[in-house]
Amino acid sequence: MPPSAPDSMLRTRPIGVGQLRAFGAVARHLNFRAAAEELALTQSAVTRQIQALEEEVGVALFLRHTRAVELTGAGAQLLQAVLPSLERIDGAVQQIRRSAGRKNVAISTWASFASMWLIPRLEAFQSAHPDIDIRIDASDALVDLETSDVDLVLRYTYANQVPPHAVPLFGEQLTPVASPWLLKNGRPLQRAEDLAHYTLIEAYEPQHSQPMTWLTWRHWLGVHRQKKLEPKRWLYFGYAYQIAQAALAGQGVALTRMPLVADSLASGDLVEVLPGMRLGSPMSYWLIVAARSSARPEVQAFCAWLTAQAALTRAAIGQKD
Amino acid sequence: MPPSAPDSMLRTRPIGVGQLRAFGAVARHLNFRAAAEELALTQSAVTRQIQALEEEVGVALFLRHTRAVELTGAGAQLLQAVLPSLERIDGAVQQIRRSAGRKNVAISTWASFASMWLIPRLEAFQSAHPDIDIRIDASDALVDLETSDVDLVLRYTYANQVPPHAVPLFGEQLTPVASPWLLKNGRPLQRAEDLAHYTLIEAYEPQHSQPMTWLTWRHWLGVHRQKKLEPKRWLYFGYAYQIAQAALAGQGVALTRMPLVADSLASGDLVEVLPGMRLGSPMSYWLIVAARSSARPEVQAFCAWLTAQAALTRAAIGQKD
DNA sequence: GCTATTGATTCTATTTGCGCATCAATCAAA
DNA sequence: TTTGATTGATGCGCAAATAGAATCAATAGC
Repeated sequence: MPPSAPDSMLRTRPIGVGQLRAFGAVARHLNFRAAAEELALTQSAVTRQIQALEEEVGVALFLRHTRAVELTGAGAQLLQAVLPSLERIDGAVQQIRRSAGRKNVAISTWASFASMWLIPRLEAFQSAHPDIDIRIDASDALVDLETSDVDLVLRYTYANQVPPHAVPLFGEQLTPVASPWLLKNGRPLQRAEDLAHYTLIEAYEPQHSQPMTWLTWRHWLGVHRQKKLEPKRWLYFGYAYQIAQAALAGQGVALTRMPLVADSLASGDLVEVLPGMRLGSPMSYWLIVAARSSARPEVQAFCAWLTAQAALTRAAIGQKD
Repeated sequence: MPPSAPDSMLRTRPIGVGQLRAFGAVARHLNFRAAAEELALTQSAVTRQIQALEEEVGVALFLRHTRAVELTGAGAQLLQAVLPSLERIDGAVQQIRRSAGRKNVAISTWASFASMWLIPRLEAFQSAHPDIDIRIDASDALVDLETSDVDLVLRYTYANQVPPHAVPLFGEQLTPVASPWLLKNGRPLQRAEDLAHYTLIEAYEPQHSQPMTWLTWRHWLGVHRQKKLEPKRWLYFGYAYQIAQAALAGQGVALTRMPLVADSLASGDLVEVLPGMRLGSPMSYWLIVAARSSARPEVQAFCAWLTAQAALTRAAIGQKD
């Protein structure tokens, strides 16, 4: 007997997994023998699994006709919960099995940073460490480092809201950029007021709870005494990388975050149109390592590489270390 | 040994029985003894469950420190898949257990029909059959009667696309309606061309793949030789019940489906503004009963009541049986 | 260094799960 | 009608997985 059996309240013993597997197989085949074959068992065993399950649930799950099996309503209801759940668990197990032995690093960040900064640099790390697999979860949801399955998180946050043990990557300045082609074929653009002849591109990022006004053209124009300026046209995008794409395509002048466009500026695909008018931002970029992962050599290697890359970016955009 | 053991390919034996439960409990408590207590087992047993699971997966799931247990990356990964899955399964089982013995009928239909026709009538059925629980899945997605958990489906479809064994409820006519208040205080509305002085309300239902032109004012106006008519204003809504609400509020003249507004017409809350100009529709309303459910008395009772209600609606809107 | 806490281990008893053989029900064809 | 084939249920016995009790090992705190 169990050591402490608090069966005083009706303790619903959890369902056995073997039974669920049998149930899933039978429900899919609607045939006990076929299900048994799939499970590498005998028909007898499957019959008893289903019986036990029905016993525990208290309802018939199948209607057995002489040569046909049919789901009951309860059976259909259970099937809807069981099939995807088992698939998900098996999928997770397989993934763990596959990556067993392989070194790997799982990173959580957000879409724009992944596509504009991280992924373009990743190739170099991959070829330097071909034995390390990298997995990137690019989602805008903040993850909990304790219970999620990522090893490190790249966040974009206020300097005074940084979680403990976070490593700074770089700060942020905002600067207007455009494709050189646009500038060559357009009106002169020497002073802030010249922007009135151009299409201005900016982001609305509704996914953030707090409005981030310093990202807006209106804020930039206000600081540079152009509060009333009306551009030729406004162009809005939901994500930072869409802004950059639009600027690269010559669709207008974008107000961009320097760390994210450092590469395009270095290559000349984009140019700062008013280099003297950069604007600071209260946000900066941070790296946080999960405590459980910080001892693993591959995680350390990746972090070292990442901070080195960050230093390069800082240098490229003129931030001092 | 299993009768046919096709272990030739690497047959990853599915994860074992209590192991997942043990894993979930330990991961939640981060403590083997506490987990054992929750599972009504001894600590010894839990230790072995986890060991067996780690053996099968091939990776350590926990880091055991002297008086602390920590998830590894793989452990966190597995946890993310296991916890919600087990919860979902247990939830389904509990729901089945709860409704065991209770008679119940599960209905799938779409939002507008549920709120405008079904739900207002349901009260009567509930009081006549207090022992029968009704569950309504009001979603616009078509469900598969075989594998879903509903007993009957109410569909709105072309007469020539009706699935076998479907029972007709009623056909459909379209008619302009408005609140009597609006007509009393507005311009006279005797002929189709008088609609030019009113706001016209109609639905755009983008969720349907095929355009349903016969639901539009343009179609109705075309049939009644008013192709060029421009109303005072257009008002669009996404759902049929929003149209009806707007009409009830006196915001304009709505082109509505008679079966859905039969109640409002009967009560006088809405009136047909041009009763002679009803328009037919290629769609009609059908009831389909899941084969597995058709024998249950409560399902039969509900179907009988439903078809009787449909007959009343047919009579109210002047459709012959 | 002592003690309390916690997970791992060993040994034994039990439970569980499975296969085999067979039965019962039913449908199809002779 | 009879006979054979198919399908799920059942009785029985064995083997393996599982649980419990006691004990060991490691370590953090005092």
